[in-house]
Amino acid sequence: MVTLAEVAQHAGVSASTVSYVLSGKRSISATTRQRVEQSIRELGYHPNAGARALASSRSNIIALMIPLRTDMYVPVMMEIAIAVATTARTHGYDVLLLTGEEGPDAVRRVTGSGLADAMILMDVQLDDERLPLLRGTDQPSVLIGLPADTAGLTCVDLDFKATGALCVEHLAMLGHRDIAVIGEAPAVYERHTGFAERTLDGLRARSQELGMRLLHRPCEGGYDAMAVTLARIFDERPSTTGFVVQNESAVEPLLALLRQQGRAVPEDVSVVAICPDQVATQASVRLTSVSIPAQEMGRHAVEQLAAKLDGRGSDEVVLIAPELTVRASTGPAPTATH
Amino acid sequence: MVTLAEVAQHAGVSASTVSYVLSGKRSISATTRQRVEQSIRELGYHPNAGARALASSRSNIIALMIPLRTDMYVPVMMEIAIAVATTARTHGYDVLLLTGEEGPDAVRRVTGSGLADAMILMDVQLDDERLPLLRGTDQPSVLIGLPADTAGLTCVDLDFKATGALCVEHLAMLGHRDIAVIGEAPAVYERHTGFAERTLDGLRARSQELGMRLLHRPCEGGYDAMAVTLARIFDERPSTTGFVVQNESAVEPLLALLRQQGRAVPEDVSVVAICPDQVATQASVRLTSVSIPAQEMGRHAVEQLAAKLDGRGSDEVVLIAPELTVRASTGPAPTATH
DNA sequence: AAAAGCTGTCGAAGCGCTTCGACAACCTAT
DNA sequence: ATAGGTTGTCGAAGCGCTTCGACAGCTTTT
Repeated sequence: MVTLAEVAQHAGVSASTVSYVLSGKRSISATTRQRVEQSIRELGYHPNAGARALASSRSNIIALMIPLRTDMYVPVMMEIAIAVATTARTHGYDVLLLTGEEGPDAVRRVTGSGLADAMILMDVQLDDERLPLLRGTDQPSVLIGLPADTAGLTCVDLDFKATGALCVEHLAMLGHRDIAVIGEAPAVYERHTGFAERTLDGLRARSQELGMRLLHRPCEGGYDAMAVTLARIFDERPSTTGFVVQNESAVEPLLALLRQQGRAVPEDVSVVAICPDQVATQASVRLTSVSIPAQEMGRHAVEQLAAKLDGRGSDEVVLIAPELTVRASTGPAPTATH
Repeated sequence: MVTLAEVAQHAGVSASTVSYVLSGKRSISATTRQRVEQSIRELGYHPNAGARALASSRSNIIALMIPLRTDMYVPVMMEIAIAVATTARTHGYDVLLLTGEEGPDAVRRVTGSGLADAMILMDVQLDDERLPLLRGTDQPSVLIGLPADTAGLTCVDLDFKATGALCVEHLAMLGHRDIAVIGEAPAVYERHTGFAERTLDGLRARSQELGMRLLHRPCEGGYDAMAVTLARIFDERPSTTGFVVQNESAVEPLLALLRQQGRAVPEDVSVVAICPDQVATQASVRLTSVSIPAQEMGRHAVEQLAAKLDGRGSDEVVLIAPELTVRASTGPAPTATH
């Protein structure tokens, strides 16, 4: 393995000079710089990560905690992870992948060992056990998601409340009055994962304001669960003409069942989905949807951290404004047409 | 930040003694050990990762290179990544997430900088540019996937050739004679990603042996692409009664289109999928499938590496035997029933 | 012409840990 | 009782880097 000292010798300068060429923290004459860079290239030198971390107290690593369970939003998680990794590289950081498995201990371990300079947490519960630890350390962190109390924290998330409102507004504008919400699996609500409840808040508040009737049913993914849920909905409120779906794995079952029951989309019922664009465009009906900007969230989180690590940036909550794209799954409410 | 020296002082021993308590590399009396462990707990000590890496030339980190593109097998990638991360932790390793973006440079960077002790590579091309680099370093690595030349490499993968054969056998046993393969997107074949071609090899070889006729059509995911592909297949070979699907995002479109055309599954046509179990059980028809053992591959890869890093283990190719689970999408060929 | 200020480079200290050799203290075999 | 082992602990060196202070050699100011 090539060391700094070897590069220095090869270039005929001292070790510190090479270090300053690398870091740019002191001015170096053009000729010396070139000579050093040449030596670096010729010898194929890569600075040793451990030594660097030890000497500078900076690992240039960002830790990313992803949820262990894969009961929801797998493609979203993946997209975020990839966006985080690629964005981090452009800022000179690598990404350490931690699963939720260790729980709060992972936070202790990472901050205590100096393994990473900063952390990104996903799958944040409203009252997450990791939050006190984050508040008690001076290591920067960003949450993707929104806990109940955001004081002293930096968060990035889609504005799910506005998302809920937006879905309702779109359906209202089309004349729908009775709408049903196919929610996430019950477990997601029990866990108090913020986004599900916030969406529901938005849906409820706006539908009330607009004088609409709303039915909310959590739903596991898959056909059987969906069949039961759908039957119940039409049983309780046969006049339902609008659906909002917030569960990727319920989308296709819902469409198939509606089709099977002879209810045409969008002529008889309209469906709005809250899902990544990819799902919306690949479904059997091209879905009107509010997209989940996974990449943007991941990128934003890293940029916040990079700013904080540079001494810039501060704590703030960034809620990304939802955007609804009209596709082929929504249309005027049937009663509104005559 | 608490240091080894502070722990040593607190426990009234030397730094090296604390180090040996931690590593277990020399015998320590029970009383001393307990005193040290007590101090560690009281002070909340975590060894500094950088210092440890520098002194021991071991980072206790495994690098995982995942593909940047998300055009296939997203849930599989995710499952592998999670399995790798959790298994790594049980062996005392953390996982560094690298995307394919950097290409071969990532390998150079990681091995050169001592960032990681070992690497796991996914999305391996038949003639991958990273392979020469891996062969030229003494850093252990494992490929998830199979390149053309495996000399000097350790690989883990599903035995896709046997998988292809198994699918054909199952359909043959049910009396099907004309079968169609809905393959991965054309780009996957062009990239020469081994698994797709190996599956095809297995399908072709076994169907020839069994005197069956086989049609192979690559297919992008989604409804439109599937509609075109399916039309072409029934056009060219109307007698087709068996399908093998190797593209998750083609599964649901295929089923929907068949249903729409009045072809009952499994009465008129049978469908065998090659996909994770989760997809097979959540589809609109419970699919007979060969599962992709993502977790097992991830776990196995880490265990191979852990063994190598312990000086045990050696280069070998492990092909996991496919298992076909019969569900509700396959049945006797229609002509075979009378 | 002296003082003051830059610029570019160097030497040395030290980051927190692992690990090697040394050695005291004890135990066992002769 | 002595030589030869064990066992448990310590001190010191050193891993490869960053960074601070020093300073030589300039240029600019007074």
